Amino acid sequence: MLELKAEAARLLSDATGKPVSPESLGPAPKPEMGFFASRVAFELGGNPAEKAKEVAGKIKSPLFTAKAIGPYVNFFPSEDYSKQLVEKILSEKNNYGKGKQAESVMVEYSEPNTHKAFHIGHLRNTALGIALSNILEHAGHKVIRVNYINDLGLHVAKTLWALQKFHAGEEPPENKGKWLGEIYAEASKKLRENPEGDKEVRELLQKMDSGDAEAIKLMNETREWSLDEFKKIYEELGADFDKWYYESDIKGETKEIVKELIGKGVAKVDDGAVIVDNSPAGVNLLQRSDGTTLYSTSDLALAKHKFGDYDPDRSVYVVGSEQKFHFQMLFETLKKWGFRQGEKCFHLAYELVVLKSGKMKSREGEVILYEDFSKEAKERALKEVQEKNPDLEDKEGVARAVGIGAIKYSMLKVSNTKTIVFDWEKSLSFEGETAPYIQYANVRCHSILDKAGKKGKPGVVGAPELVYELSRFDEVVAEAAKEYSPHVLALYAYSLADAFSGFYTKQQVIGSKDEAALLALVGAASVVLENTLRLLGIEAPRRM
RNA sequence: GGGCGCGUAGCCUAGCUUGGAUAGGGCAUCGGCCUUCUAAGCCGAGGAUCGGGGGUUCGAAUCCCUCCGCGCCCGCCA
Repeated sequence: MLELKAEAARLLSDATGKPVSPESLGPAPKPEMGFFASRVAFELGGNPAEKAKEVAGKIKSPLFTAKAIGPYVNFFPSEDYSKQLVEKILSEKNNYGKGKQAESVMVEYSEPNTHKAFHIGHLRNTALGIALSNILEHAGHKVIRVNYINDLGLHVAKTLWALQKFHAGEEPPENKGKWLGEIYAEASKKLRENPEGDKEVRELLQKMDSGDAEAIKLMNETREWSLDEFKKIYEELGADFDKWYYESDIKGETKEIVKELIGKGVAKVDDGAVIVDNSPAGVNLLQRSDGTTLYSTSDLALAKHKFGDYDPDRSVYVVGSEQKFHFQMLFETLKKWGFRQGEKCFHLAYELVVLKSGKMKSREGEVILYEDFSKEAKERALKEVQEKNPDLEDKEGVARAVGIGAIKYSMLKVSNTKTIVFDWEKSLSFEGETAPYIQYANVRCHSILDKAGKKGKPGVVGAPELVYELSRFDEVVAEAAKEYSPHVLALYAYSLADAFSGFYTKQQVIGSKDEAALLALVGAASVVLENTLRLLGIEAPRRM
């Protein structure tokens, strides 16, 4: 589609003498009215309908024909477009729709804290990060995926305090990471009820800071529990990282960085604390008046490492929107510090996942844990699979694909500026605008292809809605990458599946007179459905 | 006080960057469709003061102003 639009924009510019951009070409109300349309006739003065006719008359291209419909100039792909498109899809397969962007882009995402619960908020983050990375890659970029783990600080001390005080000698349950999250909530509760514990927590924190052997040993051991849990979750979610950064590895450098920034005149001492004055936007606090550094300082150290290790052209941070101010300050400071990437940092800010009762609070234990959510999703999916397809092999595997797909998609389909109010039933629905609907469309493709038992041959076919959706995949990927908006691709996946479902019910493939061409079309549909799901990080089972 | 985001049918949501074709979807409700490739599906019906008001424009969900409601943020939390 990008190719068609580029050509159309060029010809429209020539025909009207006005610059017409490919982006200005919007969709027609339906594919039967053309694959896209220009509104340029409105800008030419005089009667738009007559102008549209005039302009359309001047457009000649082997790729499409232009036709005025009212004041619009609509573009209809050439007679054999469907054949060429299907050929292209079938030959390019996984690479179909691949873009020509060529920067290296670092994407930092997920970022859970050790010793705390991994909840559905982290799921939104992780699902976004996976999809965004894949989309950027398909747009042509080289993508470096990194995770940053906060394994230091007060939350760790609190958890270890409660672990020693209330659970000494206990045999940890199987999921030790989850257990730590529960103990963290317990610690917070106990400390609220009984503030004297604060002193002991601070002592422990002090020990951890000063390198007390026993404290460090406990810290490291329990840290692994959380990391083991995260790794299991990442395996299930298909999250991949080229590099894991840990706060414990970089915290030691923060004081040096503060000194360096003061030396360079970027930071200054103010009220005993160290700040970077980013007026008028605000102030970036780097060091408390007691000499300790903050997480914002660690983020500077982290950036130095990331840029040093990979020298990316751009750096994307997938982090909740409540940290917008923090990232604005971080990016300003990085620029002043002299990193070329400072200009090319982007905070992909997404709104939170909240409960009907309000914000989730790890401290209160008021969270939906990823583990519980995913377990419920897989169980419901398994029940569904058993009901609908009792003879299916590997029901567990299919149930996992369907269940995990459903919960990821429920997070991916909404724009990141929207708060998600968590609802079990909605996020675990398998009907309508959901991952299973999309997966099911692909399963139907395979069902036809398997049954036919032979390869199709690309040919001219009807099915304008399906051909339209297949053709605009490249455009959608480019758009999603440009805007850092995975939901654009998620919604496209639904449109494509919807178009296929419509085709499927209307058009018998096997035994029809156009069988070969239709089989090829179905094969192409499956390729694009699978590409889309793959980029979203959702599995595409062949049967379900 | 300042800044950011959100407000579209009973519920959820797309569209807002770049103003234009009857404001798209989904859930729920009601009515149809399995002797042809999997009904996790398809077709149809009802349901929308696009938060309120004002403005710009031939034309506003979209741009500007203003007000209201909700959420988040604004140097010693992360």
